[in-house]
Amino acid sequence: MTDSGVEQLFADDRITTFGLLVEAHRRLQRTFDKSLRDHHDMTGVTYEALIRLARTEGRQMSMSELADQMVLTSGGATRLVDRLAEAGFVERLHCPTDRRVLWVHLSEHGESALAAATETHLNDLQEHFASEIDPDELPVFTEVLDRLRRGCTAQR
Amino acid sequence: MTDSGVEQLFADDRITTFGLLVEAHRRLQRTFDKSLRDHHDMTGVTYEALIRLARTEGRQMSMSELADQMVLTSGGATRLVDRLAEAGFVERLHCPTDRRVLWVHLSEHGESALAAATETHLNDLQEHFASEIDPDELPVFTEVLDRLRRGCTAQR
DNA sequence: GTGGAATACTTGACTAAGCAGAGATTGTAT
DNA sequence: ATACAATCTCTGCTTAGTCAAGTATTCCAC
Repeated sequence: MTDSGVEQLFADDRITTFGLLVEAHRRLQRTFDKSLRDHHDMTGVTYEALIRLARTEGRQMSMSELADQMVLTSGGATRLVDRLAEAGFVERLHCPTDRRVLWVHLSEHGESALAAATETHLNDLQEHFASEIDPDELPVFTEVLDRLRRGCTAQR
Repeated sequence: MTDSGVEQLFADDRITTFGLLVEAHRRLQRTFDKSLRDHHDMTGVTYEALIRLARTEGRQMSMSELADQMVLTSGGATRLVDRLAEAGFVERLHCPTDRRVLWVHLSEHGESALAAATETHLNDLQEHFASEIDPDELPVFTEVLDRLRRGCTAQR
């Protein structure tokens, strides 16, 4: 391959666009993480786990469902839930109909911690995220992300 | 706060949309990571560092510039470059005009490894990323991401 | 030109998460 | 009924990255 060949290869727009996605996500996550740590002694990942539980019917889901939603391995989920349980945010409950399964259930304490953190987080989201997106851009932005998400979920 | 109050708080669309961004990024990164590992013994982070160097004038930048672009702490950058240098992908060069500064310079070996990995990565990008985005959606998608990225870069 | 602040990089100690393999349980085909 | 495969969770080991502190160098105000 010639020199200009590699140049062109490296200059591909698809790489650039994906780079934007990566960088935007990392910077936002870093900003939100710092805020949640400073004000609520909670990481962004903890926050995400809690809100996913809070939004689920019965405020609970299995370990593997949590792992899937959070894009973690089963081992990663085990350790995340260890920390959540240690902090008193969740309890592990045995599933009565399948003894392999553990339900991760959001506790009262977890819910109130989440509510407090959400006040902060919504301010951050407004300031650094929502305010940067025009209302007429939002549908496209959301749909593309959802399509990307589902595309990768399928081929698992 | 009433029960329906927390419900509404937790249901906020801004949380949902940001969740899409997070999940899309994680799933794509996981997919690309696996592919790069399997075929090129290289992580997604390694790939990203190399392509950023390849796209830079002189194929080199300082440690702190790399840290900034990759959204790493200085310590994280030190360790990343340790691994890159270990693999022979880059060399650390002393800056002649400022002795605090080290240039991270893409080696020949790094460039050819990058070229090989890029062939794979572009296929993955096409399959899981680019093909999910309509041409007429692309400008909005790109602009929003870039605005988000710059918004968080500013307030540092 | 000197002293103090700022910048650039590294290091030690720690946290988070992946991988691969193991144990327990359930589903399925015969 | 039994065996084999699949599923669910956990564990030991390893890698990647953070944080805070330390050293070296440069910048700046006087």
